[in-house]
Amino acid sequence: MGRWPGGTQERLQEAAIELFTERGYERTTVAEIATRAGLTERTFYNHFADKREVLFPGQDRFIAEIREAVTAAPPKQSPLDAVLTAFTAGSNWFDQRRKAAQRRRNLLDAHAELRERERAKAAALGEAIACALRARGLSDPAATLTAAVSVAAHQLAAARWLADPRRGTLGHHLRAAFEDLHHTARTW
Amino acid sequence: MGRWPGGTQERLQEAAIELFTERGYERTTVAEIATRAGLTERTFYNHFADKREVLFPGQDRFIAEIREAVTAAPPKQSPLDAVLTAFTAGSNWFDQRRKAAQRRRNLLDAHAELRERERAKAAALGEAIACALRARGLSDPAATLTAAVSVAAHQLAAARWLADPRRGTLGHHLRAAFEDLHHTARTW
DNA sequence: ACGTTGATTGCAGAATCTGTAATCACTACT
DNA sequence: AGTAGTGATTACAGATTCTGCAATCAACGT
Repeated sequence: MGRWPGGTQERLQEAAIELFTERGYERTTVAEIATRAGLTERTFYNHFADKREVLFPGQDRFIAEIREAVTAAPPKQSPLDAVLTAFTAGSNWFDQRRKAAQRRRNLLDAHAELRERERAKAAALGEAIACALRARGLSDPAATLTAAVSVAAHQLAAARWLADPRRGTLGHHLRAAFEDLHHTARTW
Repeated sequence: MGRWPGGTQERLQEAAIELFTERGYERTTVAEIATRAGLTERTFYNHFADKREVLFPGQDRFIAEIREAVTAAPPKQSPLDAVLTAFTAGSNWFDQRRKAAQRRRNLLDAHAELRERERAKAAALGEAIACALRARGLSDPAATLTAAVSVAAHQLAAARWLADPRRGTLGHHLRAAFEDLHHTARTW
């Protein structure tokens, strides 16, 4: 570890969220983010592949964890239940960061360029889930379709979780969304 | 119409596909595309919002047509059938462009940056379908979930259509994919 | 002939992102 | 203490993407 004050990535993320909120995403330069964090533009790119990535910290690790959790779920569970338990397993982490998640969502909603990245991440999550489901023995096209609806249900649950005035847990909304999914699927 | 040779966008697209295939997406500059098309870099940006968009011609119109077709489908049809008929309606257009679609797919598969844009387009299609389904009276979350699985089924059908050695029509693969969807949904 | 229209072009410039090498602060070893 | 090694940060140059603005060009109508 160097002598520089730790938490470099966190400071860059914090600075980025502040500036994006103040002036908007396009009107903020990477150099400005770095300066507010007490660093240089080049250092920013040492930590994030591009300007958008600063708003998706730990996303790749999250995807990897979901993949492993789906793979490791009890073999007796149905594919959909395996995904639900995988989602629910780490949902506390989000419950403790509701406010930060809300600010992040406002930024994503305000800038199409950021939503594009979010959608790419969602698609990557779907592919990872499909891969894990196949590892459980599920065959295509069931794996692909199940993964797709799972991601859709997750997004639905996340949206309701953020909009919920009663502050229900993400786990609660996940279970509700998957219940809705079962109900809707019966109409197909 | 100006005096310049027509088909400017088509020429730019053709040049872009050629160069992307020859040298790869990243190693091709917009200036090179424009030069091969007999135009200038600035003209490229008069026709396409950014470098990626050149590979997604008419995508916005396609989405708009699907939205209208879903909205206009017979009210007696189930939501899923409405989407299927909307997809099938214009599928001949793709059947006549199989080879071009194949080259395009190879490019998308080879470059993550392009897949990201494709995923954004798919998400936009899903939102448009969800909107159309709500206009048909379907309520959330059914509209959102149905739209998501529809897009997934469409992608599945498109993938099989391109991989099919027997050259079945896209319409055939669409019906098969939606049939798989019905089957899979029963296991949820 | 003349003005209008729409597409194309030239040019300047900001911003993103990369490659390369140097610098810095700390650690470990002698 | 002194010295080499390590990893993070920095400086700098440069290619590329994308935008704004004004000028040019070729048709078309009157």
